Amino acid sequence: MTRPNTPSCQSCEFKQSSLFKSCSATELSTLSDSKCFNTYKKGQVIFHEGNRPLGIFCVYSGKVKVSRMASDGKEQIIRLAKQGDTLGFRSLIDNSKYTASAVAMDDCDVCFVPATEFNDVLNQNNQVTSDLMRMLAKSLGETQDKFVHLAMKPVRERLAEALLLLKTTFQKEGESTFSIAISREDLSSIVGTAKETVIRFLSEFKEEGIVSTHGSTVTILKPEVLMRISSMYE
Amino acid sequence: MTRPNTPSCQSCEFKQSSLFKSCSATELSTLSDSKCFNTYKKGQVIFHEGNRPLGIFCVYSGKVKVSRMASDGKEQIIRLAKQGDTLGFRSLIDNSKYTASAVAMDDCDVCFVPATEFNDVLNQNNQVTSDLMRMLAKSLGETQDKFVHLAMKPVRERLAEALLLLKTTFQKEGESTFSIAISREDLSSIVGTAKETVIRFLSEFKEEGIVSTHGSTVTILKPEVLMRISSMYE
DNA sequence: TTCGTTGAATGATATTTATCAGTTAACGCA
DNA sequence: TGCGTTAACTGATAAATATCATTCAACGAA
Repeated sequence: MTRPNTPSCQSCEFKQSSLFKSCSATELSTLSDSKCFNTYKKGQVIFHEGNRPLGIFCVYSGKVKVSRMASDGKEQIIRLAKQGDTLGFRSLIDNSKYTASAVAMDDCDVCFVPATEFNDVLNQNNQVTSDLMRMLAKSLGETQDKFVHLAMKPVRERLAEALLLLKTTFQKEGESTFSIAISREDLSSIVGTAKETVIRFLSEFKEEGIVSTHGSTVTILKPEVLMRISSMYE
Repeated sequence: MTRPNTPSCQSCEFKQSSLFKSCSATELSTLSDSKCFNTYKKGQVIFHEGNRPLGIFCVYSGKVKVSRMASDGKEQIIRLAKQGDTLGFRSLIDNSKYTASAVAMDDCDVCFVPATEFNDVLNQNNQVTSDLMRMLAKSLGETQDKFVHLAMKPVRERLAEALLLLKTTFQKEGESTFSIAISREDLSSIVGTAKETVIRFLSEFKEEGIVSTHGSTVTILKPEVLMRISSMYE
């Protein structure tokens, strides 16, 4: 099986939508020259909770979950990332250790930019700093939303929301109906509930014709109904 | 009863710990000249969910809660702020409407800096942008923590955590034991549970000699025990 | 001081969600 | 194609928390 060679930042297809959209050609080539490129198999750890960040990661292909583990093995997924997304910048900026781990949800290609070069770019290009600031503000808003919803909405509503999150995050351009293979375990770690509880409400959604499943694959048939359900307690 | 006149940013006692610590004398005087100063009585709204931010607020004295309300009246407190803290910057940076309201928890004095002058400072002083970026990264980390704890820890642990949050946020320099007058309603809105549930676990803490109460006033007698309890499920 | 109002506290019960113990369906592999 | 393993599903039950009703304590005003 062939894998792409290290892609260059200059010609990266996600350049325009990435954190580095305001970088000059010189800056992009500095980043490109200093970076590493790795592939991760499904389930492999990209970075681990408790470790010190040494740089930032850019997802080139594949799906990634960022999650925290309790001592009893229970997992809470904090974020989902796809191609073009940047990972691990929060801890680097905050100068703290990773408070969560990033794990490949399927086979992934990921670039890694060392901290030195990343900081150099931040110091010399204020637009990038400003973009990063905006990105952090956006993440903060989204995380506050999730926090409030977890506190106020029952599982059924949160499951609807989680399915829509998966759709908006991972649906490809031009796909009319959205399907995703996701373990009930992972789904419950997004929602913040037990696996069996997710399965039960998912079965309800099936009976109501909102979704269909085959094995671990979930297909969203009526996203508009999910939207109505997810916004019920607001 | 006398209230202080509009304080100047140049001589503000919270200058060093504030977002504006890297501002030049000129920048500080621009901010100072453009700002408004208001006092809010306990319970008054400083800014309201759904409105467009027109600037940022700096708390000069008093306690503020930032919270979101569900349609059924249930409230979730997202953040607590005290003297020296900046409010409302997230929405301003994100260019979105307020997603939460700020309410005075007791009588407050608050400065307001209009968006124009605030943005001017951000544009001319990169250090301030950089500091704000770090501040957002820190907030994001804290909010992620709260999100994960809400998902994973039972109420008893979260209540212990909330009491410690109140202590670290509002305890004055040189106070040996910490007391705070807080309604059980507000306490439950921090923890993310029902009022009665908070009262029950608070009673447990009283029986165990960890806290004492008189009316709405809660006194923390054994913070170290609260710390042990709060970190149980990690 | 007494009364009245408000919010804290407690008890009884309902609801939601978690846990445990299975059963069934999907999928890889010999 | 059958077999074994894993993960999805289902049911029964337990635990945690929410809700409702009521009592009790604190505090302010007359």
